[in-house]
This record gives sequence, structure tokens and C-alpha cells, in this order.
Amino acid sequence: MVHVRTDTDRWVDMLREHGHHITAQRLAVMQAVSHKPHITADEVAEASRAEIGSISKQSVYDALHVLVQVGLLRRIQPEGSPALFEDRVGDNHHHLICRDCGCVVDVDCAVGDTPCLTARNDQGFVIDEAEVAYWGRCPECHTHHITR
Amino acid sequence: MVHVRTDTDRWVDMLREHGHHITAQRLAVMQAVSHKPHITADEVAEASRAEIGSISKQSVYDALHVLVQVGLLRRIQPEGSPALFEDRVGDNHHHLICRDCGCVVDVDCAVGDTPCLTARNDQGFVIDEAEVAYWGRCPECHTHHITR
DNA sequence: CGAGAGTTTTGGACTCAGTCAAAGTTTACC
DNA sequence: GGTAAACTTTGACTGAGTCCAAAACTCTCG
Ligand SMILES: [Mn+2]
Ligand SMILES: [Mn+2]
Ligand SMILES: [Zn+2]
Ligand SMILES: [Zn+2]
Repeated sequence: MVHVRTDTDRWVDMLREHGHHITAQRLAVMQAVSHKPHITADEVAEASRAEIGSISKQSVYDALHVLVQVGLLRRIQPEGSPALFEDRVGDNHHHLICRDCGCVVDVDCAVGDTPCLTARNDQGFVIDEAEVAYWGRCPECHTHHITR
Repeated sequence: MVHVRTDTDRWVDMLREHGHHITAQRLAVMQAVSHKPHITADEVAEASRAEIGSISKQSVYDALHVLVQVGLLRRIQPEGSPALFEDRVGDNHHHLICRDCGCVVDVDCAVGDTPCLTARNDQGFVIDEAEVAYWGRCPECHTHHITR
């Protein structure tokens, strides 16, 4: 019987590689985020509780921090929103954000793979990330807006 | 004697055009922001108090909101920072942000004038702003970091 | 398997930036 | 100058997240 490498296996390895313990809480948090990208800490808590019975608010935040550190999760925080977490990492993708309903949608980088890391004049800064947020209205909200 | 059109004149006109009252508080807030770009609400309060004696926290927030609305100010909010205000508006410039000291520096848009408003695939969104934040280390922080 | 070291989780108090709401004050306009 | 609308003040309140010290757990090694 062949062993199929599951997501969980990957998460476990990644945590171990970085010298972290494997806990039910951390796996539940990964599960929650992988099932709903751009999820809030609060929603993660809710989903994790459904999964493992109970988890404290603090553990959710701790787990999210560790998982971001080891590179399994990415944290974004649009203005006016609490932090959002996603498991699509390492591809430097960007986000479309609706001003009305706040929904967030992935969008591939317009420039390339390791892209947009070059500002026209970097003023001596050593840049490691270019974060792009496109603000506007999602299709639904736009329709409502003009037909009102 | 010729009348020289001051910044204050411009602020006053702009407020009036939008049907807002001219108040000492609003002018003091404009003054504060124009003297220190990327200033926090708290720092605005402090500076305004020095200018006009006293102003409540709430009035500072109210004034900042109105001034953003009429287009005299712009509000940005890097992750992990309270909101920052600046009077350089309408030029779609972007920001370099230091991960260590949090300092914020202006950088011209890499694309052009009404630029970067085109995502590769906008998924039906009607985009009105492309916000770009370049994250990294400022010259000083970078030096300290590698020589430590 | 069992013990010990080191890590993680918990719950509760706390912070910080910002908002709400009601009463008092100022501004604009006739 | 008098009036209505707009603005400011004060103080309580919220939401998201952090701090802390004690209790519980995971991992490693004998
Ligand atoms: Mn995303
Ligand atoms: Mn700026
Ligand atoms: Zn929408
Ligand atoms: Zn710095």
C-alpha cells in the first residue's frame, strides 16, 4: 500500500523542520484556513472549534503567527479590515478589494514572478516585498450601485 | 498691495466649495499634516494643540475625515501602524515602508500617471485605485542589521 | 514505556486606535 | 443681531489584538 502524501503531512513536516511541536490546535487552524482563504482570526477560531471541540482565542493567534513564520500561511490586512489569512503562499499574488462589501479576490501579479520589487527610485531601501491592493467595486456591488 | 494666495486660502476655498464650515480646528489639523507628512492622528492632536491651545481627540478624527473627503488629505494605513495622513494628494504616489523602524517614504508610481489601475485580470471589478506598498529595510536599519 | 525538559495552551486582564451619542458651542447666512 | 444648521466636546464604549503566569501538553532519551 502506497502512502499518499496529504496536506497534513506537508504541514507536519514544515512545522518539524522549524523545530515546532505538532499540536491539534495548529493543524485545526491550517485546516480552517485551507478551506476558506482570506479568513479572519475569529472565523478561524470558530472553524477550529467545530473541528477539535475547543481552542482559546490566544491559541488561534499564536498558531496563526507560527504558521505565518514557517511560511505555511500568509497574512494580509486591508485598511479597515481585521487581518486575513490564506494558504496560497510564495507566488506573490495580489488582491482586488471591494469598497462596498469588503470581499477580497486573488489576482496574479501583473509584472511577473519576482516582480514589482523594483520601485522607480528605492531611496536606498532594501525591498523584499511589493504589496499591491486594487481598490474598487466587485461586480455585484457595482451593479447595485448604478441601478440605485 | 497684491494678495498672495496662501495654502490656507486654498484650504478655506476647498472646504467652502464642499459646503463645510471653516473652523480653527480644521485649519490647525491641515497645518499639522502639511508640516509633517505621514503623521498619526495622535501627533496631529499634539501639533494642533500647540497651534490653537486645545482640541479634543474626537475633533481631530472628525477634521481628518472631512479633510480626506474633500480631497485635501490622504489617509494610508500600513499593516501594524495606526493611520497616517499626508497632504500630497492626487498624484497616485506609493510608499516604501521599513520593517524595522516603521518609517514611511514617498516613491513615485513606477507605471505612470493614472497607472497601475489595470490588473492583469480584473474579474469584473471596477478599480479606482491601485495601492502599492514596498516593504523592506531603510538604509539605516539595513546597515545596523548586517553589521550586528 | 516513563520521566524530564522544553514548548504550547489557557483564561483573564489589558492596550490601542478609533467610534458613538448627547449636550453644548460656533458658524454662516438673512 | 437672530436663528438654524453644523461643529465640538466629553466620556463611555468597541474590536482586534497582546501580555502574563499557571497548567497542560509534546517530544526525546534512557
Ligand atoms: Mn490571496
Ligand atoms: Mn506619501
Ligand atoms: Zn462588493
Ligand atoms: Zn528603518
